[in-house]
Amino acid sequence: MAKYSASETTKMKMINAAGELAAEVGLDNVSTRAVADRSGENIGSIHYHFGGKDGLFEAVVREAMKDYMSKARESLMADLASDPPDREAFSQMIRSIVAGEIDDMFRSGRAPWHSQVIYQLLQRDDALYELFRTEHLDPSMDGMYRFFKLVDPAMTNEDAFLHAAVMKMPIFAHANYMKAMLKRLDVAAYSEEYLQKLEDLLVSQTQWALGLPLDKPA
Amino acid sequence: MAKYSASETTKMKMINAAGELAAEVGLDNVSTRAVADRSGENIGSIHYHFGGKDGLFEAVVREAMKDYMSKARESLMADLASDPPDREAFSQMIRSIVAGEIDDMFRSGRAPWHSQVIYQLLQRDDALYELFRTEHLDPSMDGMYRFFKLVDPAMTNEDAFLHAAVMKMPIFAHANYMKAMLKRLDVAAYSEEYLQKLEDLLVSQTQWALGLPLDKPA
DNA sequence: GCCTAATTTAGTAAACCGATTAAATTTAAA
DNA sequence: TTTAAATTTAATCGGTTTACTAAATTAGGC
Repeated sequence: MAKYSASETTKMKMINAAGELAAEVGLDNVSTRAVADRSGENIGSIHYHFGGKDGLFEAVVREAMKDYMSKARESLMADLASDPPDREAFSQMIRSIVAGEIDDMFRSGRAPWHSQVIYQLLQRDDALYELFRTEHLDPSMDGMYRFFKLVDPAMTNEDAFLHAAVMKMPIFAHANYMKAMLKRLDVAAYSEEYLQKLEDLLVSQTQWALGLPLDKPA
Repeated sequence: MAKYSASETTKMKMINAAGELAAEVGLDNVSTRAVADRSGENIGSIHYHFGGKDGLFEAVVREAMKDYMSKARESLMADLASDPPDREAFSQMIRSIVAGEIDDMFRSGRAPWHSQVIYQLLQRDDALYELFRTEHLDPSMDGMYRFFKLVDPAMTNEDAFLHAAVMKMPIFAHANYMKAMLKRLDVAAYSEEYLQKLEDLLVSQTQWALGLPLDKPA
């Protein structure tokens, strides 16, 4: 019954290959053969280790969600803020959320396919989407709602959703459409200066829109 | 040589069916059979009218771009602004761009697959992407660059790209991830009030970020 | 009725699919 | 070093789906 350590790396090679392919051609267009080819492993191993194609892609989604910490971050924000509703602290938390999101996306060393697969899930309506929704999306959005309602108790869920979307979507788009955007900017990767400008713009706009003090001189 | 009027409607039925399917399952996952089934037309007609699958999907992309007027709108903005650089007018143009984009996406009666197909193109790197880039993306972005540089002559291309992305991406995301976002909001469609709030938030944030006067009382 | 554009039908060959199996190999413990 | 379990490999099964074509048929303008 003892597990051999080599099998873990085999599984990870197949998960990464499947994730890369899913990011390239779409989750539905990935065949077990293609995964075997890219990973350098054998087709049979997919069924041996994951029970089949479905099991493999569930593992792919779990891997993509694993290091994606915004859920924890936002819950923490809401909890931290529960004691003293300090306007300056709210501003700082906005920056922390935005900077953390940008870190996750572009500076964490995470494989690009992680985010690209996750955003594919948003357009689905199946077991994989449900997995993502219950394990990540719902908790993350609930955290955002609680946070925004602390900042402005008059805010409805719809308002909170709107502010969250406007604040975060540009980051997601920079990840999801990275290839086209880098080509448009004519660079190989977003420069650190660009990412900093993105962060500053999103943070200051959000702080302003919420009537919070700016945490940096405009 | 007389064209039967029926053939035009046949072509449009197939283009719409192909576009819908592409929005649902991805451009690469659409088979000629599925297009024939959904359109109620025949497989052979695809090759008769479009020369084959590639020709059909080029027609699909051209159809999706056809009513998408932001290119013209933004060029117009830049031209209009060339005479008197009036700060109030700039603010008004920001609103016009944002409102026009939201109109295009959600109030124009355009088929939803138009925008959903276009954003798939951004993740590609083939002839269809090049078609979209040269015919739409490049002219649109050039118009945005010119406009932002009129507002602030010190702005670099990178700055202009950043502001354009932060201003427009939330709109795109609302269209591209509509299914998941509507489910999250628990509504069947974005309400007119929600769209208005989205417009106001994006417009006022952008005006503020560019140091322009707000065109509505905050 | 003629001519041609438009459509339908029936098919083809090829590629690909997920899954399975049994044999070969590797690994870790005894 | 032996042994048994864990893992990997190669080959293949039984289907499905693919884009495309050629021939037969229908429909419309003259």
